[in-house]
Amino acid sequence: MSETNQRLAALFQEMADVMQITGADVFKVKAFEKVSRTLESLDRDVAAIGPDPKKLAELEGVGKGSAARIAEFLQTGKITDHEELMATFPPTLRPLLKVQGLGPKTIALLWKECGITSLEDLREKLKGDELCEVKGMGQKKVEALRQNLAFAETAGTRIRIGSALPVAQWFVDQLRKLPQVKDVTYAGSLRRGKETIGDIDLLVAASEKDAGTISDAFVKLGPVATVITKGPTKTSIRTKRDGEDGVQVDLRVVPPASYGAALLYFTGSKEHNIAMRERAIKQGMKLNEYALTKGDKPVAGATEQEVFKALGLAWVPPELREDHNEIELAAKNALPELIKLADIKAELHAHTTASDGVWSIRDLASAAIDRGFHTIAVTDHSKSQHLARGLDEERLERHIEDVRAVAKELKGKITVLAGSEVDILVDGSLDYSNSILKELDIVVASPHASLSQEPAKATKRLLKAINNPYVTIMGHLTGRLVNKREGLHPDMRELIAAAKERGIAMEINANHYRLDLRDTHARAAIEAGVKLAIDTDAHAPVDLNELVYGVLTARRAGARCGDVINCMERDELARWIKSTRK
DNA sequence: GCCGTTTTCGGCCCGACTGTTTTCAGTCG
Repeated sequence: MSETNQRLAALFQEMADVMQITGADVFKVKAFEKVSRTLESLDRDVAAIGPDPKKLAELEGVGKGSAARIAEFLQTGKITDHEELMATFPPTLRPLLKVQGLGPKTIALLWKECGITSLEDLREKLKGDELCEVKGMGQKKVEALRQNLAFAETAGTRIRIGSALPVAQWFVDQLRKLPQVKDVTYAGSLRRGKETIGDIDLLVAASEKDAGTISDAFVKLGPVATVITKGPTKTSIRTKRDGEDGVQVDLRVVPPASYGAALLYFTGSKEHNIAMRERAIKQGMKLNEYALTKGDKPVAGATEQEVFKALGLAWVPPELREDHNEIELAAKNALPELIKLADIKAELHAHTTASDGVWSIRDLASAAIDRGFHTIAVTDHSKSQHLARGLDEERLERHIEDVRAVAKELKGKITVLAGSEVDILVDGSLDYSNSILKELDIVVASPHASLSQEPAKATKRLLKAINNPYVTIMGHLTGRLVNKREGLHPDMRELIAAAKERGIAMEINANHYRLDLRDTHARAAIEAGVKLAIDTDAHAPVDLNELVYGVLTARRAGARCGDVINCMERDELARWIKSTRK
């Protein structure tokens, strides 16, 4: 996301938060939140649109008022409304919204009645019992606040999909063992394949009378640390903290006849759900988590498919449910046939003991054969990666010979390509000369250092790499690490245009710490007609399992098989690689 | 504040759970 988009999105979100607490019209608050979300998911720099209110108002959810505010920001670097709003508001009050159970109404109350203006004030006041005296606050609420405050202060951000998925799968497996459970799955942002997950949503189909038994069994499972809420059909827990990965898990139990409607509802996104409900209303029906109904007559509910069908829509894959344009496409039966894990037939970015991997060329190739791949590229690090034991020219020459030897041995079983993950140096030149790169079958060019470079420099640097005639794939383009490192913020449009011109591919690095390109970048690449590569960057056998996260990200970007070079048949891929060298 | 296949004004998704209430407000997803 561009820095301007990010700053503007933050300003609008801040205004929305403050207005909530000061008691503004809820719909006005929602409108500001919508503008913030639009800016956040925008695939281009809003500054590039310019300070023309007419053009800005074409953005989703942006009307006259917000367009004028964005234009003001683009010209002056500030928004007058924002400054005025903040002038009367303690800046330390907003973080209270992060405390579970504390909403705008209660925060306003604590502020006005008790003079609380920060988390520190709240913590102090919670030491005694005086808050119980405030209207609407009782002993239980105060106790809940004490617990949730402690959690809000230590809890990290959203957890990475690679941490969440195994936990969710474990709970699903346990619940499936219960005889009362007819069906069970995870839903939420995890099912949509988002790179980070706020909480894990589980959905169970069971008869109404068994709901209590299932909830009871759920809260007794080993990893459960705290029960947040527990009703007959809805239960929330937090798991024990394993490092930073204590996570909230919500369980809903619905009758089998409602399973599809509930799955739809709990998969979200919220925006997709709202759009679906609005569509139902327009067709004279009502949609909730129990069913699609006309009057009081149920129309659909047991499966997602029948709900979509009754609304005149094709089934929308969860990864696309972001209220982007998927409902429009589903209405025209024009949704893309998304890539599947089983479509991947080649791994084009992997490391061996030659640099920082833990397995030999042969073991890597065997693992690729076991996966049913027809091609594997050996791409160890280049010389600047000292810590990763990057290969200097001399070692690379010998390494190429080793790869060729294995390739010869395995001929007929798998194609083994001699490649390199060559460093993109700070100025955009590559870590090997072209005369060396020419020797290789495939070249993945990636940035590893100077990852906080300013955007203009980063763009120039990456452009130079793209335009090297021997580069086949641009690897983990921004160098970001999810929840850990921002990485580069280059002008993605410019890079995508250059990659298109060159005819090379851009990588979705499937490692769940990277997922780089991210979904929005990958979508922009596909829309521009640039081919994607989905690779695991495997250093060890277990890393090949990361492929699922890369495929989920590609699906979120709307990728079909034809957009991804790893789906090509052996000969087609070989021809394509050749075509990148002109 | 935003928006339009009933509308340029009058709507804006819908339900579960909790706590402090005597019928509901606040919060969450």
